[in-house]
Amino acid sequence: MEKALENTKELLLSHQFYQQQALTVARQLLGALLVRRSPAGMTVGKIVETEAYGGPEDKACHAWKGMTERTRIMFGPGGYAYVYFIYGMYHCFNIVTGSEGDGQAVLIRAIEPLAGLEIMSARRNTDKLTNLCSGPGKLCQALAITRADNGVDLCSDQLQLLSGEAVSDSQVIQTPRKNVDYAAGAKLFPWRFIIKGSPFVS
DNA sequence: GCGGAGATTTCC
DNA sequence: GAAATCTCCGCG
Repeated sequence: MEKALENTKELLLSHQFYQQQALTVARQLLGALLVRRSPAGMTVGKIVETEAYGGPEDKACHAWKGMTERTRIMFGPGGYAYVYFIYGMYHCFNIVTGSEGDGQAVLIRAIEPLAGLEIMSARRNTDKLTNLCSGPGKLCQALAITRADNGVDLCSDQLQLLSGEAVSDSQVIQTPRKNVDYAAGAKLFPWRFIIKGSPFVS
């Protein structure tokens, strides 16, 4: 794995890619590789579950009420990390998409662990592969993503995404997003994308 | 300032 | 099914 990731420049997803609409990016990110480099070592996973957030109709989006200090990064151009703290104990990792001023993002909900498994296991305190990164809070813990990563450029070394094997439409399931019941009309938007049959989804 | 609620996870 | 636990945000 480490060897395969030595020369990845041409696989690195560009700022131009992230500046598409959140829905498009959420679908396209399925199968992409999330690469995390930290002092403890490199951890890598394949994205198997995403959710799109954004637009004037989407009450579930943090940016819906306008820009605040927390959501400031969401209103910048796509290609940067938006990390927030939730329920007093967990972090969620998002990818800012669209153009400056849009206020949209894609939540990474689950990845399939591919490299750095020992590091992830130690951070998560479990050996069970399907429990390492099968949820937004879990994968942040496994990859040691915290608010210190808010605003990080996704073309930088510490955190980046590489295009992976193409995922065809027949392998993709779309469903409503999780835990957004409070969001009136937006709660039924089918903006959650899953790789069909993956045991690593949340 | 205060209080409510949240893109969750875990354990009883 | 509820607790853990803390920041953000709206209201005054």
